[in-house]
Amino acid sequence: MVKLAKDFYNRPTLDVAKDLLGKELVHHVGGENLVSRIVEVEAYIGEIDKACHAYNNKVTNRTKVLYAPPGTAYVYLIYGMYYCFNAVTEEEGKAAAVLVRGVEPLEGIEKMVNNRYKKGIEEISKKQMINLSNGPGKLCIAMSITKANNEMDLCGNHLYIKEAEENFSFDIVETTRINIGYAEEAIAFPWRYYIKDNLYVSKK
DNA sequence: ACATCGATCTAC
DNA sequence: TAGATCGATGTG
Repeated sequence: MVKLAKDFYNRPTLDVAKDLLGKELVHHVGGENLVSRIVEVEAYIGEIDKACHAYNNKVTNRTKVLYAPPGTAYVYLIYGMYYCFNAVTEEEGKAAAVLVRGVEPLEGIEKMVNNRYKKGIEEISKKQMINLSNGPGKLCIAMSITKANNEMDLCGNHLYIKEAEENFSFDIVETTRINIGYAEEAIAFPWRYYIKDNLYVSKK
């Protein structure tokens, strides 16, 4: 098992975003590992990006974690109901992060299904299996990621990202980000990346 | 204090 | 396609 170290996150955010595709997100919770493959991400860079919560070097209670050392978790509440999970990137003091928007379940699937549907794996449809984690809010429910994980060190033992156990190749699609209609010129930035043809991508 | 608004999801 | 739902944020 090769856990991603601080160096991995301490690089240009667009590179980190692309390189996170195919990596495995692990949450050790309740005595078991929930593991999923990252298949869709978006980059947010405070300095130049009106879609970033820390645009214009804004520092608030919510955004201060974006300035934390690389490899820190940024989890925030969206629409009053859902959490979104990000990995903080670049050197400490520079506000940037990668939002994980879609993951493919690998281990602890029974638990993830229960987290989402309060049902067993045999009781759900094929469609529900895909809806398990093909979106930023959905994957947080499946993986039991909440505000309690905010500011957590992703180089620790509880919540982390590791290299894929088996190498496989894939094509990366690069496109614009979702639901940032307020962000003016940043709407056009092609900072969304996903694994081509993967079922757990939130939207084509 | 108070009004506004989401890096979303589900159900109608 | 509309509605849920509420913390974070900005304004007065």
